[in-house]
Amino acid sequence: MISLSGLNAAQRQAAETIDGPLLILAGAGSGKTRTITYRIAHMVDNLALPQKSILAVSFTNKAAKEMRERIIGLLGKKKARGLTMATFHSLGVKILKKEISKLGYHKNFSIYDSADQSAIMREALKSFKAGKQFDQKIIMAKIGKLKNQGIGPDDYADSEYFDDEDPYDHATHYVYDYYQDKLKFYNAIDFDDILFLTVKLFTDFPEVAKQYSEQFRYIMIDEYQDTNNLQFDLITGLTSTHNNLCVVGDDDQAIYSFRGADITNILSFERMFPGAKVVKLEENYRSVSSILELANKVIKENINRRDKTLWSQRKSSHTPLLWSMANTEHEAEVISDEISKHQSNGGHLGDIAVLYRSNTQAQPFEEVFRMNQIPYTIIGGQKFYEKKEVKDLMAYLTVILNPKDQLQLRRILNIPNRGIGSRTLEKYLEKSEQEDISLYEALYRYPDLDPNREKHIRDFTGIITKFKEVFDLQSLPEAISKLVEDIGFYEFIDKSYDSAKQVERRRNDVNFFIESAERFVKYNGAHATLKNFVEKLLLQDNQDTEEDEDDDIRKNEVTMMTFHSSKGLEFDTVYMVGVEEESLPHKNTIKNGEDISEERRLCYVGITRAQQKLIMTYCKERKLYGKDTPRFISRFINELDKDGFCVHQDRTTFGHMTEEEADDYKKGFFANLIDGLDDDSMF
DNA sequence: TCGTCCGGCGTTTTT
DNA sequence: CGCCGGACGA
Repeated sequence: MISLSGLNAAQRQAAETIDGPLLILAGAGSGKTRTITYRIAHMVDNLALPQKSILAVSFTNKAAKEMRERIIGLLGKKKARGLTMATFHSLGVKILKKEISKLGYHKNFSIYDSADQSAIMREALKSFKAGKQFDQKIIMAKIGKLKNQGIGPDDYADSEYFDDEDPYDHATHYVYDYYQDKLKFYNAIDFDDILFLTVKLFTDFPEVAKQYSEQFRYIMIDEYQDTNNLQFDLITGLTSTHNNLCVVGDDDQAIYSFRGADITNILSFERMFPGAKVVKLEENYRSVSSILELANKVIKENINRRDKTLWSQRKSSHTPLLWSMANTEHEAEVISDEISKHQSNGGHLGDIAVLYRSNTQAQPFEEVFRMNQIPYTIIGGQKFYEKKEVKDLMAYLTVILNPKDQLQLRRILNIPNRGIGSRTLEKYLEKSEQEDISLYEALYRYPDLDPNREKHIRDFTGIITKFKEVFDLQSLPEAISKLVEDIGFYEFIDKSYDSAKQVERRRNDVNFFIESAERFVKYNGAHATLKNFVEKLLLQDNQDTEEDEDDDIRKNEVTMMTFHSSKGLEFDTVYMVGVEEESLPHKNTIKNGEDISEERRLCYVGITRAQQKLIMTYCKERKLYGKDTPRFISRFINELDKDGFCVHQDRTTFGHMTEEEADDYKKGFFANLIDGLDDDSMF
């Protein structure tokens, strides 16, 4: 029996409402995960609802994993078995693996990321008359939007989004058609297709939707404010036979509209699901009240929102600070000094985060932190599977699985260089078109198309054939190592980069790739097939490929990341840097005359990450693209009546310090200066 | 086939 | 300022 007495009244009400539509409006730090994990535990343990009938969907594998672990903590492993915790995409893939043949694809489809997408669209645009006049990015964005509306290439011309007068729309139509055709021919689907095709499956085959809906009689959706229209349609399909839908989210933290998230999903939940119950979680267990007061004040400027007021029992003497800095180097130095002070007072660096609007802002901090020997870690940036060498190896694995995948095949045809260049490729592409066979089949059947290249072609197809078998017989990491060796991949890396540092980094990427295969095998045993491995990597499902269990205990490192990446996390001390006009709100949002409320929400997300201390900074001048540009405080802070909410201090002078502090600071400052001179005196 | 040079451009990104 | 993609020449 699970006791719900540890929940507050609102949380408890949310956990006990099981039937019918339910919206849990969970403010930042209000114990959302706690509430939903207790809700599930309650359903299983107290109400004896079958595990198999419960589905919880989140956006990230990390969130899904955390939920699973916490439920196991409540129920134990045995009782938690049979619950489905998925991401939208992993759920889609799971369904498509079983059903995709109904849509005319084969079961071993490849999954394409946005780089692959872009490559095919570029090709499509090239083949379009006067394709040069069009910006591929705009077309790609249009297609992305169409997919998110559930509009396929065939429906486009009749849709409200198609303007017959607009040449761009004609180009888009052509590219969309070409693109989707190619994908099918390659037996590939892109990230959007995972949802698009699942929804199509549900629409074209309502009996399939019915079957899944009957299986999952209780559905929970996390971060509901971030769902897009396709995800909404997917949810509708899954609830086609019942309406036991519980969604959890916070409209004030909706920051992904640029990716197609539609905030109206959460704003009009009751209209979409009549009879819905709404529970607000407003007590915050994270931040001291002064920080929450500032957060509330900032977000109340937005008009179209569900009214909420976060409150906290935690009092503190700290008032959020707003510091003005001279420029980006100064900003980094002052913060670095503060962190050094914290460190020498015995403070833990894992308690500190530096948050910014864009990744480029991390650079000056990196430099200064390195110089002052402050350990740090940067979250975000390039994804592991997006690194070139990893993509190359993944392409090999993909082709071994799905030789129809022309894109991946073309990627590796001449990697490492084996004298099969664009001329030869052209010939084979022509051949494959003539005979209506895949590129791989053309290579395999006609190795002597150009007698000069015959050996190279045979070598290549030989590798693929051989490794189909190798991967069957040997373990995943063994087979990959052998592949790396056989194709001379390390030697290829060595000669591809001049700097030893680059070579080492890339070699390490390859090693890490092999290691992740080892871990994958260790965790998945018999399920550790090549296909599952490639799929997991693509879906960023690193839960057992990356080292685990350091989530609750942070390393002794300062964490740096974007406001976006910080959603859901918390830190004792938060530095929000570059709180400036044209950064937050971002200049493109201002320029386009767009609604800036999402930028304000981003500011709100940043503020609500802080538990004890919040310091916001802005620079009077910032170096942008090599030019010094004057900057001003963000309107989000400047527009407020700041008295009592936030203390404005000018860090370019010592005016904010006591005399003693200023003296200490100057001493340190001049000492640094002299150190600097010593270094420079070498010249 | 492959390497070099030039010009354009520059947010955020859970999959 | 620095990266990436396309053009062009060896």
